[in-house]
Amino acid sequence: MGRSPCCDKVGLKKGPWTPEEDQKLLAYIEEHGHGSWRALPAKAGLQRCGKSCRLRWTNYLRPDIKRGKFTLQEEQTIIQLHALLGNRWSAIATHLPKRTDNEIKNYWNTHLKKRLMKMGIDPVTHKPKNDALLSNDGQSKNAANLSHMAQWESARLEAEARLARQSKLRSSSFQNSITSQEFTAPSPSSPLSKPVVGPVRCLDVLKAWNGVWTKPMNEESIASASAAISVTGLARDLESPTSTLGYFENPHHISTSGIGENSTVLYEFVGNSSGSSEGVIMHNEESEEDWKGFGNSSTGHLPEYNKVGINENSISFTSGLHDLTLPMDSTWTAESLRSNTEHISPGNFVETFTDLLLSHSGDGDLSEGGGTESDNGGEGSGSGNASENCEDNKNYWNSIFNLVNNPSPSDSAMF
DNA sequence: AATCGTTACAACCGCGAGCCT
DNA sequence: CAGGCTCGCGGTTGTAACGAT
Repeated sequence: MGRSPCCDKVGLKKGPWTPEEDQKLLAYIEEHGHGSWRALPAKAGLQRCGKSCRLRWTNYLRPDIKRGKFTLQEEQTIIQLHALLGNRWSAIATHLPKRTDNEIKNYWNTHLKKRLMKMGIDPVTHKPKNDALLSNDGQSKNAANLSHMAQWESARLEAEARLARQSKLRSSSFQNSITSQEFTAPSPSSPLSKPVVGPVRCLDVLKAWNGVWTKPMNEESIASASAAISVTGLARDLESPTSTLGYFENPHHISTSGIGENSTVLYEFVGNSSGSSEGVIMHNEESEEDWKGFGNSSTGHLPEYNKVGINENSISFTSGLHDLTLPMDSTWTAESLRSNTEHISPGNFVETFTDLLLSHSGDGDLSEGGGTESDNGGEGSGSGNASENCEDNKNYWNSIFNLVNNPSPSDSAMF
């Protein structure tokens, strides 16, 4: 609602921080935590507004910030996440440990964006610029679906952030009991203050994108009364957000259990042990409110995959926009997924998603150096225009990642 | 050495969401 | 429920550092 006066107040200093100011701010937060940012400057003896103090702390003084050059892997992650999430720097930052959203934003604007533009790629759409001339064919549909995926992931991140805040609130009393010398005093919503318990989590779509199919599906798990499925193939035990190596070794299985200590978004099958189930609800382990809120997210038009049906022979995902039916084989293999999604319209979200997954199932060198341009031979070679469009799409993304990963002398001329 | 242009990054600004009273 | 307050986010600006001429 109303805006705070903040820096409008006269007599408050602006501009670069001096070492003395930094020291004051550090000393105060070390001892008391930041508490109310608005009240902090007066207490700390600073002639700054609270907002300025918060920014200085979160973007510069916080001890858990990694500074310096971005690694190739970080760059790749930023590009991929930006393709999925757009300018949602805070969301991107949650997947880059010890990097601030501001730093990532700056790095994007000064480095990565320019690189993409020099490569003839629109940094906004992540598509070749001349691609804009294409009509409403499969590619544009794929792009739309990609955006769709992004919206899903965005919504999930929002829910995670909310969950983190709630967890933070719940644990605040516990934290207060900890010695005041503890040098954390994090902002409740600062990326690094989020409950990073255990391995840093990877963006689900990103993982899946890189070919993460983690766990064979079996009837037992499906038929269980409360089986939960992570639609995006979430792998909870991944060490690094961008560590995809190794998952390519087993690229042909879809994850059926996204349940982990930090998992937040689950599809829960409320069926009986016979395996028959209808009207399965989307379920969030925290509360359904988060899901309900998705429809009101900033993007405003999230899909509603609100039905998952199961019977003995198949499992189906249904939304207002997309439908997918998969056989209830012992496993969902790349082959079965492909064959069972071919009948779906080219604009189908899941097909695109699957295609992306499958397209990388054989070239697991995307995330690490040494990769070669994938020709997606063998089972990846589909037929028809839709397949060609998908192929172009894959090649485009591969080219981005390979260029970023392998800035060979010839490539570097483009940068 | 001086000037100008470019780059990189810290910091600011304004908006909107959510919380509190 | 309404309105005020706080905070976080994303866009933008300011400026120091660097490089080219």
